[in-house]
Amino acid sequence: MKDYLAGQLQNVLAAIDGVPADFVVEFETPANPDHGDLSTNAAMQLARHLRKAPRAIAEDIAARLDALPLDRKRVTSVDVAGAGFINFRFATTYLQDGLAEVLSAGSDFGRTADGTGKRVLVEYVSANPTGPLTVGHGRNAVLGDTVANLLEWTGYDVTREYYYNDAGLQMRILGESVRARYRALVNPNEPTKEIEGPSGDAIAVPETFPETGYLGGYIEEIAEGLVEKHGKALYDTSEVEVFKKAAEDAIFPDIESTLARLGIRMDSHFNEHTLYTSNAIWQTLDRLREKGYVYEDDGAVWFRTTDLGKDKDTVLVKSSGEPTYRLPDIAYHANKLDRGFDLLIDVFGADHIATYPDVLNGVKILGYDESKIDVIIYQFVTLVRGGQPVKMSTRKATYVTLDDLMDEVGEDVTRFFFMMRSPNTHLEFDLDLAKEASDKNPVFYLQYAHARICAILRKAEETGFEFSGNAELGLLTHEAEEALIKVLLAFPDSIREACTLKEPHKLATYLRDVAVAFNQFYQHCRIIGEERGLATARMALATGTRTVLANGLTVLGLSAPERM
RNA sequence: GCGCCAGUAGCUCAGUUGGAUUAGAGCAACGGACUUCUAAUCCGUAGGUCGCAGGUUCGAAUCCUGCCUGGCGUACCA
Repeated sequence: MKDYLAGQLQNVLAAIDGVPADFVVEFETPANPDHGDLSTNAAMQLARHLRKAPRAIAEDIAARLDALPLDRKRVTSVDVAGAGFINFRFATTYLQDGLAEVLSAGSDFGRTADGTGKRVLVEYVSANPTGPLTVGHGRNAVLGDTVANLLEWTGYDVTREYYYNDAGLQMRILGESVRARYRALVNPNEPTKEIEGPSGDAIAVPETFPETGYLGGYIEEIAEGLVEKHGKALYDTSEVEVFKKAAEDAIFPDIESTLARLGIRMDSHFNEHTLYTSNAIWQTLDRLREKGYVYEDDGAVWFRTTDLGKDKDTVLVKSSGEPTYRLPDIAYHANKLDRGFDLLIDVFGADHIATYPDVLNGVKILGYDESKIDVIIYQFVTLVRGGQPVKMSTRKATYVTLDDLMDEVGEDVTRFFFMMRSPNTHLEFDLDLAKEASDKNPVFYLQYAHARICAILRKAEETGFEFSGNAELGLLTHEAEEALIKVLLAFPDSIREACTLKEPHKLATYLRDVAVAFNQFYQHCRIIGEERGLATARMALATGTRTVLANGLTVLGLSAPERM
């Protein structure tokens, strides 16, 4: 509809002197339904160029549109209102045709072709295997996965990638933590020492335990596994590798199964380590050096980020010879672009806000188009229990794992809560609210509407009404029926908007509107008991609503239950 | 100090990228609606100086400037 009206408006505007050639007509759906179904402020935008009152321009345009004339099967009225808005009202035949399209498209309704032929890589989760996924990772995982879904629905060829590093400092500390626990297990007389515990208190650990070691119970479980397998044979092993490997082998499958519970499956895993074995890291550094952005000082290698608008230069390689994570990050993004993706999406927590520009600058200097990289930054999650925030740290084991959370509130609720808010606001995850399987919990509202429609259709069929696909949709003239159809027809645009903005919560908000419109319709319009034609038409409308809800829930990664 | 995000009803948040005499939902509060397809629903009442102060224009919760408050960052940690 927008396309049709935009075309007609362009025709009209072309005949008016003084309209800039590159003028783009914008439409919006008025908040107040009295103002029509679609509206444009073109006249106001043009007032400056034409040096005329917006209202007069609007009158002129409206008259010319009427004279075309517009297709009465699509648009029933064109009005000028307010300061110069031009409002359009859809014809009922247009709505009926639209509903027919919803029904014929079925489980594909909502898909668009915007991204056809383009490959996009979405990188998310990317937690190093140092422990189970926590609530903190949950928002990242769900945001990334939902954006990936949105991209698929808008036609992109999507690859989901998990980037991790099993070679760095944290993994070494992890391995040392396991070794210390192992030594204590096989030697009852292993000496102990005290380090700072989760709440600042002193706790006893084996003497070889790292000062900043990992305190989670899973470390001991891994150590127990090593005892079963090797007995005491590893007691004097100074190499940390075997312990690290054991930890990784134990932790990664857990991470995968946690993600699987959330409905997340990665297409590929990228190990940072391969950037070292392929020498990509040092090649990247050389290329940056050739461009003149690298210098050495104090034994370290620096990235001249002050030339790029930052107030400090950045270390790329420490004086120990080890790169900081920035250098592999730049090499990794270059690698992704080398793989031929048209678009890269990164999902980062707010703590990366200051560092990702270095990566963008790095790939730009290397000669890549950094506008192909889109970074989603989300603010942190506060878990609230009993009105109190819960502080978390993986290392200190004062975390709530994603599995714990799902055990407590369920997978659908977990997923929904992580994406129901705008990524750039702090997310307050209220456990007490999430746990309630009641009307307080917004995810149930959507699922209930879907289950309710299924129940109605089941019942209607049992009662002898049949909906084969041929309904006389012209009978749907009730205000609540038309309002519902209008909402349904907005679904593809809603997906599109959520996708381009990378803000999945917009779709969640939209689906609530669908459920509201349906419940209002249902309040006024019955199906069973109505005359056969009308009942069949309403079954068609209910079916279309079920389609939109089911498709929407699918995009969000939620189940669409048939009974509740 | 500097950078980024946020500040909207008692609470949690939307607000269509500057639009329409009246800023919206949910929860919480109060009052209504089931002999009829799922009441996990619907309808109504009450609740606001859109953090504060200026500015930009036909028009500002939205853009600009300056303050205030909270979060995150500002590492040869990831």
